[in-house]
Amino acid sequence: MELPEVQTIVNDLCRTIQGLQIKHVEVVNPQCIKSHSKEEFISQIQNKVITDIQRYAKFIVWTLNDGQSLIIHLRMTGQLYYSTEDKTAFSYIGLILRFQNGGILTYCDKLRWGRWHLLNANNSIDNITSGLGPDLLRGEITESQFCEILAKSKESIHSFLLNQKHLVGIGNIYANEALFIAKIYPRCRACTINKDEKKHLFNALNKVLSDAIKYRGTTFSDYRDLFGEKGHYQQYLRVFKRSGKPCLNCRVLIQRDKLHGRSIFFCPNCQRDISG
DNA sequence: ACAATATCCTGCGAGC
DNA sequence: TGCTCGCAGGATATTG
Repeated sequence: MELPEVQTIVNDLCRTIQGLQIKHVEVVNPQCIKSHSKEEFISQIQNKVITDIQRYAKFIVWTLNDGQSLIIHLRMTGQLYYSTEDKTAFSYIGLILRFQNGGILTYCDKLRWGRWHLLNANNSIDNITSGLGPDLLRGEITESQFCEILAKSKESIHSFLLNQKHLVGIGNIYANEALFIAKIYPRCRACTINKDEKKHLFNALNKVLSDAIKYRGTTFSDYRDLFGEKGHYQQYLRVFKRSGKPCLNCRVLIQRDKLHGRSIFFCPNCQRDISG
């Protein structure tokens, strides 16, 4: 789950549960709460009102009316469902929140990698998000700043984009897609990319992320929006999971390879390895 | 500074 | 058919 999927969920959460009071909390799997015991967590958030909901990087941040912040990271397979019907039959339930209007928020997570943290008013959000880079879609980095940080890094451009210290929100899907649009070979060192390619990549990242939000994210297996619906961006993907299929530009077959333990997808013709 | 690896988990599909 | 293996959109810690 990457920035567009998290943003889609946050947008829907704002429309459905912002301003509501949490009337009942059921912790099915205490493992998902990292900051408190099950009992502490329940007593801390019960009867609180959710006054604000934001996205920071890939984190979902709720502000409660007592000044505490509830921070949720969905990682790979975390899901939030809002409904007025009981969803206790769902698999892999982590916790269930019931609101004063009858709404129910059910959190499920197949891999149990997702995390919930509760921070009190004295504990800054920075405790969780420290060391994270700027957010492209919030306008926190300009094109020239982007070019500067690329010039300083010897990392491969693919792992640079996935590294949340440099830039937040990009995951493997959108890294591969943006590199294809910008015609950059994923193994290129960031510092070897020329000015035009860097500008092209900056624009491609912005385009891919904002298009993916427009289509409510990409669903390959587990991602669902707040109402259980799949995203639609998977039908617009250019290279990701298209290995063996023809490149949309030149018909040469898309190649799949492994880099730092992650899959890379690229066109060997359009994305040439210029470094040799 | 960067690469490689392990780890938290489970289900699914490919290939034998 | 039934098994084993590798794979998955993320983040972090450790070791080299």
